[in-house]
Amino acid sequence: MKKENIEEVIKILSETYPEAKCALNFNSPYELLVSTILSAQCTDVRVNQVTEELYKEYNTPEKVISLTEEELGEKIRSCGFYKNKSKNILGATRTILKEHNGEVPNTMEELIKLPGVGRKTANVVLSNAFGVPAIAVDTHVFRVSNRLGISKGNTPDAVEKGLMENIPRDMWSDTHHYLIWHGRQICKARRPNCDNCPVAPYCEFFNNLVEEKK
DNA sequence: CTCCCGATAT
DNA sequence: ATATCAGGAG
Repeated sequence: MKKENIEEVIKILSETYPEAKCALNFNSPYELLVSTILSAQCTDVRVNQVTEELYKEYNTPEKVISLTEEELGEKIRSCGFYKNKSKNILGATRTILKEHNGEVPNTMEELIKLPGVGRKTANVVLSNAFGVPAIAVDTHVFRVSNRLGISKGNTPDAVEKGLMENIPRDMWSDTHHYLIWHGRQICKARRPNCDNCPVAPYCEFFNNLVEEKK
């Protein structure tokens, strides 16, 4: 898609979803890190439900590290992948305590060294906890970017690279949230609601549908 | 590429 | 019944 059209798409999405922001509830970088690890293949609603209870007692590295893998796993069970997530949260917490003086690191390089933390999770933490411009490519951003044609790629890394090239740095974090909101409300995985999509005129996916019907 | 995995929408 | 949900590791 042409750069001027990409800017127009972002403008329309910003007007459509002015309230778009991080959907995960957190009160510290550490809470956001844990919530984001939990959010893999799980709805943010479920994560918030689990963490509201979890963070009452266990909201710091020092407190979480007192739990066994089985104990933590049981508390986060309903988020799915609970054995991996429990092991990763405890592993990441251990590293934060040993190597980072109990503070969540604020660089991509250090974040992705933590177990269970890849580029997507690292970008969420950088953007929402530390105010660093970043575009986390999750399932929604990946799907919506490819459909619209604002950044096409076979992997999240490729889509992230394209988005960073096509979007002004100071719009990265906001755009990331617009794309997620749009993916949830209109450009859904199963039955995208193109009839009510404000950016359909610019969308490659929609325009291809129109072509096929001719 | 496969595996991890429970909850919900369709 | 099955696809999908703020992915990451082996």
